[in-house]
Amino acid sequence: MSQDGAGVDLETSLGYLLKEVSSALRVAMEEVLRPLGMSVTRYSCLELLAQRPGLSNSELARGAFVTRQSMNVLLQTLEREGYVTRPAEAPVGKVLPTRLTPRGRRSLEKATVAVRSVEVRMLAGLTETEQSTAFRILRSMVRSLHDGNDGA
Amino acid sequence: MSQDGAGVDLETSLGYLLKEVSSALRVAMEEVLRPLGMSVTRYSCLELLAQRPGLSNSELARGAFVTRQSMNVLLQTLEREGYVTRPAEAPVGKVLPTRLTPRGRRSLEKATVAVRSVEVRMLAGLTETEQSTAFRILRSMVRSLHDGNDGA
DNA sequence: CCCATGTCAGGTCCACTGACATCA
DNA sequence: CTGATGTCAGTGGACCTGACATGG
Repeated sequence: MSQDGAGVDLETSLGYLLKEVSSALRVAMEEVLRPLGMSVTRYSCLELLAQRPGLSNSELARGAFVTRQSMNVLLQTLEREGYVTRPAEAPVGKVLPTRLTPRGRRSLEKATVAVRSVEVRMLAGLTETEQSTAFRILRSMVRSLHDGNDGA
Repeated sequence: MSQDGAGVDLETSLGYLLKEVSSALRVAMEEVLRPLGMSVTRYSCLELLAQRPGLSNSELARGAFVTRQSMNVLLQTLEREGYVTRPAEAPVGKVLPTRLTPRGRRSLEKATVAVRSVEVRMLAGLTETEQSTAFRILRSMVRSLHDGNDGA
């Protein structure tokens, strides 16, 4: 596996490195969120609702990168525990706009502090310019990957 | 979200974008690997073994970013199905060096083609310079995240 | 009619935690 | 004794598939 057409060369593969980064980020996030009784997906859901109140189940699912079935289960838990509210009847169509309760907002605030500390740590050692560059490059990757998913 | 101290601003968060990229990458990888009866972790394991024959269970786990328990289950499956071999007795200590069988090698070859196509697609639209920059920045992120895990 | 949505159900896969024994 | 390892057992989260009703 040194002279033949061996595969991807993990040491220099951006895909492999990307997996490493996301693994490290996920571990770090779980580490700080666990003491708060929160998972990454749960946090993502609350954060989405804070920034865009009234999102529907399907919209939340897309925003948190899970299926709408998984998000539905999570929303039922959050609703039962009093972190979010949804109207009993859909004001229009079938979409049930979800909103944070004060309790959900308080819970989110603590989590946000924890998550922000992880992000700050991750970006330590990177200049503003580097961060902008990273943002642009990662956006390009997302676009390219999605183009192939359904387009081609 | 505009006047209060709301959290992370998902639209501009590198952490969120990172999750989006890794989600898209994972989906794209699974999409091309599924027809080959292979998962991402399974592929990672085989690729690691191809490049560094004789890795132990724990080393493979670290390389594939899963726990050694998860890797152990996977290795037992791969061994039962004839893709890898491990000595019945540890030549030294408890470490069981694992190696690909010819069958494992053949299986990996097909998967490598598929995975490479995904990577090529992901990097379409990026210059060599941008790819190098991305590599350096992502490496920095990994380092920073790990520093905090056990260091601080 | 077609498509997206909300919801429920069953089954499966995967990775994690916990625990224990072994060995350097 | 500490640390790393291999392994077994149980748990949980997220997935998929399928289904059905509702609404744009």
